[in-house]
Amino acid sequence: MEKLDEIDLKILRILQKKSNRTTKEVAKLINLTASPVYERIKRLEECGYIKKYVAILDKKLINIPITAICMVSLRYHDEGFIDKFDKQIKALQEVQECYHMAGKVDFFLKINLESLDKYHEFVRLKLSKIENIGVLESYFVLKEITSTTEYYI
Amino acid sequence: MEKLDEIDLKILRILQKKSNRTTKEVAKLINLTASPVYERIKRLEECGYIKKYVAILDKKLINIPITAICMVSLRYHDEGFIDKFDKQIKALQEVQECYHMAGKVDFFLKINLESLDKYHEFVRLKLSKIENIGVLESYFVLKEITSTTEYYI
DNA sequence: GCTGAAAGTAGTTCGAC
DNA sequence: GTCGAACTACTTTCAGC
Repeated sequence: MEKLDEIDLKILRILQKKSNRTTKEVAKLINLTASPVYERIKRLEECGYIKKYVAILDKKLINIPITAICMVSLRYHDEGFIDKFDKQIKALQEVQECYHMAGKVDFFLKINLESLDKYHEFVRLKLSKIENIGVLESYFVLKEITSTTEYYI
Repeated sequence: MEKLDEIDLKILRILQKKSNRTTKEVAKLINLTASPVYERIKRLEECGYIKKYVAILDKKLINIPITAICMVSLRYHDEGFIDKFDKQIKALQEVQECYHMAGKVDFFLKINLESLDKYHEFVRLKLSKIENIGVLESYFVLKEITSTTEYYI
């Protein structure tokens, strides 16, 4: 797929805000008929511009009110250790995001949990069991100012 | 709505992984017919358990390869200043996430951009224009280990 | 690359259990 | 609370432009 034209961008902007729209609705929003919109969306999916469609749940209603951000530095930085850390983190389902960083810490983790007690447990039983962790600093979210999956396009 | 039973949880688990499934498909996955699944999903939406449905785009394909994490501390911490900061951050469309934190920094920001140059511009022209910022520390994502919108339920 | 219509399929409603 | 059928609406295809 070559480049996205303005119509493609409009479709992406619409779908990243609300994906459960009918093709008709999207078509109406951009003054087209259903068929070209249908084909463009399909192309955007096939070419990977749209990775997936997901339902966003309400953290608090499903009883996961605590969000912690955790900064981790490794003691040793060989390739093997980093790959190992990578694999072990991926196995922890409480970890919603994990990034390998450039800067004075190696990793950022975002962790969602039921309670502070569970966080204590999580650190004690899971995180600290991962070998080679040097520094571990925890921060807790007091309030979500913004949190979106949208990109500014 | 009272409590979620195991069937509701199963539906939520399915939809937060992939929301563009037909009611039939979901029904098949949990050994039910379409009607009860349809009604449960509708109830989950109405009661707010499902906040919304969104399309997740591929950052790199849409030309937003840079993710920065920015830690901000304010100089003064009166209610007025915090609210003001809140409002000004919400107006910045490059900011995908912003959390008010407990810990030695006040705010975490996740910012998605086209290039490091744009980040420089962003800090110089937008972020630093917000008054009352004391400390501002930037980190860049080298690699995404995991990044999901799912909760572990 | 779009339109509009036709065909196929899924979403949605509802009476029975 | 679920099933299954009937109805409605959307998705999907395609000939014509």
